[in-house]
Amino acid sequence: MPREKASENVTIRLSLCLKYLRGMSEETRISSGRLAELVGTSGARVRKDLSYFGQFGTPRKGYRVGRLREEISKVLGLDRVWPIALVGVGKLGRALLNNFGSERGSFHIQVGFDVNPNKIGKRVAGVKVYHPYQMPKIIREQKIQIGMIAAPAEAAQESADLLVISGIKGILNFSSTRVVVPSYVKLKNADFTSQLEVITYYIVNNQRSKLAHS
Amino acid sequence: MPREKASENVTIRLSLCLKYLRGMSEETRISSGRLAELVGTSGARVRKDLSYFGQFGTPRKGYRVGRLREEISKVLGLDRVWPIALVGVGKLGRALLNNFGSERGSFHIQVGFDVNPNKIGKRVAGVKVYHPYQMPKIIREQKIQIGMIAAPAEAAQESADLLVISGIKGILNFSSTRVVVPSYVKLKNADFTSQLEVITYYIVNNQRSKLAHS
DNA sequence: GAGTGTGAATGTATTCACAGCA
DNA sequence: TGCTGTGAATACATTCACACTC
Repeated sequence: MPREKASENVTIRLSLCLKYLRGMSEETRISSGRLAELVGTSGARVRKDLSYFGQFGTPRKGYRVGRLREEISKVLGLDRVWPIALVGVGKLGRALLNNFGSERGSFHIQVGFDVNPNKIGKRVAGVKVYHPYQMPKIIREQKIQIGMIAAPAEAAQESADLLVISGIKGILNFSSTRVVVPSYVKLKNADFTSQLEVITYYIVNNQRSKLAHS
Repeated sequence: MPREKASENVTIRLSLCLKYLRGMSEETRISSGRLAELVGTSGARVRKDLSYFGQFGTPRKGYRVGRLREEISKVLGLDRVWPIALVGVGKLGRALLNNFGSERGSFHIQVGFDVNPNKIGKRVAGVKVYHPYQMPKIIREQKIQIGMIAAPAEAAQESADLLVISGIKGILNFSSTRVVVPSYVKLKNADFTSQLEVITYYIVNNQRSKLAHS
């Protein structure tokens, strides 16, 4: 439970720390400085990020890798498997199924939804595809809390609305349109074009980014 | 040319403004407040964002949509087509080809690279696939400035290195690993898992995001 | 002595509020 | 009067620096 509220940036850095910690042996110890080096930030920043959630280190010795891994996992909610609902099983949807279809890691696409009658009732990459009107029922039954929108732009808002009324808590939106959701739903946009536009801006204005990482 | 340096956030908001402006008729005028409403920010923020790059509005009347569209396009470098090199033509790569294979919008995947001998020399979604060792030659010849990494994690750093020595200026990295590049190359990470981890954090700590958008 | 945990200082981004203009 | 453009004020994020612990 955070003492002060931690920003999204904190989350992103911790998630990255975790990624590096996973590649180390349980028993090792690591200092904030060393970890920071891997992640591409400062030791102070790492210590402060962690301090929002507790005191996990021991002076002089650093952090125990195993412990730290556990604690960060708990903070980010990665100490469990999250079933996901995928809306839109086209080319992109299939690529996502490829990534998250099997249950490795904390995320697992559990059902797909698509309006295409050729897909409904079938399995794609092992995942059953339903018509969107079944969303509320299925999502509730299977206690799914996260949705991914991989539908075409025209259908994005509609997909989001359906996910919301199904009781979803978070949405990762891959469509090229922004969608609006109530503030109790956490929304992240993963639109590729927007990300490219940031890159072209930097190229055109040949600014260098402050950090080589990120 | 920015008077002060504008941050990445500015870029992202302008890119979003542009998206909405595209759906309006050239001749219309729009106020910062109205535009802000669509984008999900404040009028003051929009005005300040624009002010980094010039004075495009007229008091009392607002901004001319056509003009504003042009100016933002120029700032973001979207007044041209950017050829892109895709490294890794697997499932994800194909999904990206589907998005950026044809030349609509400002981005167009021009060549693909893959180590799979079955793919080399063939065309996937109309785009020719080469062995990575040909990268420097081809990227230089075709004056490509942006690369996308859709290779598996193990090959991500190697892919980045090759792109860098080929003279690329910006990289969008879809692999699940961070890569390190020199500071004169603009790097954006689009790793799906990281984005999901931010969502789970919010769900677990049921914080609500400040804005419904983003 | 080496490395954590954290208040205080600095730096950056957003918001406020108003002068100036048509 | 309505809306832009922008300095000044505020809020937020990062960095610094040091007291504290093993």
